[in-house]
Amino acid sequence: MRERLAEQIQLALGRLLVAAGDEGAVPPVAVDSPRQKEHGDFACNSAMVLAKRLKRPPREIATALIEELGDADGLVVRAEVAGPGFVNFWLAGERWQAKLGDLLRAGDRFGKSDAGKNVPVQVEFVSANPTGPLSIGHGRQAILGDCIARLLDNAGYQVTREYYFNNGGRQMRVLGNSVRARYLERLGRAAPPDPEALANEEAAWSDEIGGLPVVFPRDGYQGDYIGEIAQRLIDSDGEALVDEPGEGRFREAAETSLFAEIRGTLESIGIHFDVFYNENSLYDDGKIEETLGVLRETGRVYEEEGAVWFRYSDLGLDRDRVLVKSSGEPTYLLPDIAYHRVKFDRGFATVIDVQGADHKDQGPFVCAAIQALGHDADRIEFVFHEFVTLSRGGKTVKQSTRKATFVTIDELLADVGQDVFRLFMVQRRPESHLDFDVELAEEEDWTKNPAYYLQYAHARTHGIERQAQARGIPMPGADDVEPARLALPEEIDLIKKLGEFPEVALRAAETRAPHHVAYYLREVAGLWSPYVQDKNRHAILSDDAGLTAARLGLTLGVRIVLARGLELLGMSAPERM
RNA sequence: GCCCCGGUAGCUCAGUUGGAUAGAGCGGCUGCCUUCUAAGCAGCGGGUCGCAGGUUCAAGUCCUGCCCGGGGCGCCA
Repeated sequence: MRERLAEQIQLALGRLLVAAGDEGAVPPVAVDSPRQKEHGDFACNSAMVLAKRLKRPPREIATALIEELGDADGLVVRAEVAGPGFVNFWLAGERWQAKLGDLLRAGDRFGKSDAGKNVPVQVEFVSANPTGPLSIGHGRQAILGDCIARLLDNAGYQVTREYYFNNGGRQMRVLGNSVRARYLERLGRAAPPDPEALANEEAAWSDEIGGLPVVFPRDGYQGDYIGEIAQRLIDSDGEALVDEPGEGRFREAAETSLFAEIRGTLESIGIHFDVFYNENSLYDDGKIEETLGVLRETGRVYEEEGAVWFRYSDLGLDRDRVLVKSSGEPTYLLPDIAYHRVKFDRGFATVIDVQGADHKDQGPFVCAAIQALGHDADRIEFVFHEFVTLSRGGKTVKQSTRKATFVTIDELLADVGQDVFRLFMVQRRPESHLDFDVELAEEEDWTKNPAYYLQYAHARTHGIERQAQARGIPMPGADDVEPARLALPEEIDLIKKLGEFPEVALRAAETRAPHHVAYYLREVAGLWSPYVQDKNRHAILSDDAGLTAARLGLTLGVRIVLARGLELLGMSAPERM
């Protein structure tokens, strides 16, 4: 409807320009929805845009535009000049009411789009190495990435959800050594380090306590889960691993256990990956070597102090970076570049990397290298999200990664449930800090808990259907609904709001911003719940069969939109609560 | 020191890519209502949109500088 009006305005403006002897191009017409109802259904600012060019006052141009436009091919019932030179348009109520029919006929396809033309897109997210349980920060990323994937899928893209991980490297060795230390400690072969030495980097570290060696690494993983993994090794292998030479066996045990835990956690919040991509495979395939080779061909690779560097300072970045350490081991940067080459080779038109704010600095280095290799780095997109803090009753819950006192997804999920967790994690835009109010999340009153508010609004549509069934009233099909019967202002408002769903979903996909959907659903539920509540003024089930069918049609429309919106957020849409 | 992201109602946050009188939820206050399973409805109060300049017919939105909070600036990932 917006587009059709914009076309008509464009044509009218063209005629006005020609009449004024101006042969230039007609500027793009912006037709937006005013915030205030009194400003009509749509508003256009073209008169103000053209004021300077035509050397006439905007209000005068606006008047001429209304004259020229007429009823815009039957679309407009009323138009007036307002404010500094806006033209406000009112559409006939039937125009809006008719949208309900479209909605009902589309059913659960309503809001789906083919804008993506089936183009393959990859969304990479979480990508945590198996060194510990997933934190709530990972939780935000998991939900954000999954919702972006859902939105893109809804918009007609061919989406691959991918998790990139590394089970080699220094961190994993530290992990293995941490488990090994706990194993030996529990068998009385080693002493745990002095807690103060662990807490304070400056404190003296003793390598021996009470005649036993201290083998725990200084930068080791301190979480309780390390001890639990060690205990399971004791249960299965006894003391057989005491003289195990390296940390390998311990590392493998930790990796297996932690990955199982991570997958379980992801499962519990409804997230499924299409691909788990192991960084090691880039070594096995020779992609690391190959990438280093092509990087050398750019002439920007040099050696210094035994390390291999890439000259980023020539590419507008503030420093050069090491690709291969003097130990001969690549830094994470080289595999990262190789990985992104592979992403393109695999045919993705666009790759979206969802990452935490602590990685913000790294994106440009990957992109610059990819660009230097002749790829189009614009096809790499980053969605960075800020950190999550937990609060309870307005007080922040303290967390520290180092001391392993951070709250895990599993712990939080024990209290709040998947649907609430998901909604709270996508309610904010990614670049905003997220304050997770545990008290509100635990609130069971549906009117207060935002997640239940949405879900109950949906459940109510089923409640009404159950009531209708009890009275022997059939649910109407799309063609049984006479939208003209829905003439109350609150009904028109509701239909208008329902009609916005497709553009909201599409815009959220394009901007990679699922929070728009959350806000939109709140608006729909915020119109619907009071409407249902006020049964005195407009009971849905009445003696008037035609009116009842129309209002049941509206009920079904609300159900479709709420269900589809909740689906985009990965939340369930219960039929009763 | 440099780079990135925030700063909007008491609190947590939206703000349709520059539009009109800046919104929502929670909390506070007043009145009505007693449910198509559920305390909902109407209203009130609440704001120098961090500060100062600039661009524009029009700035919460764009540009510059500063202040505050968070993150980053490793041969860690």
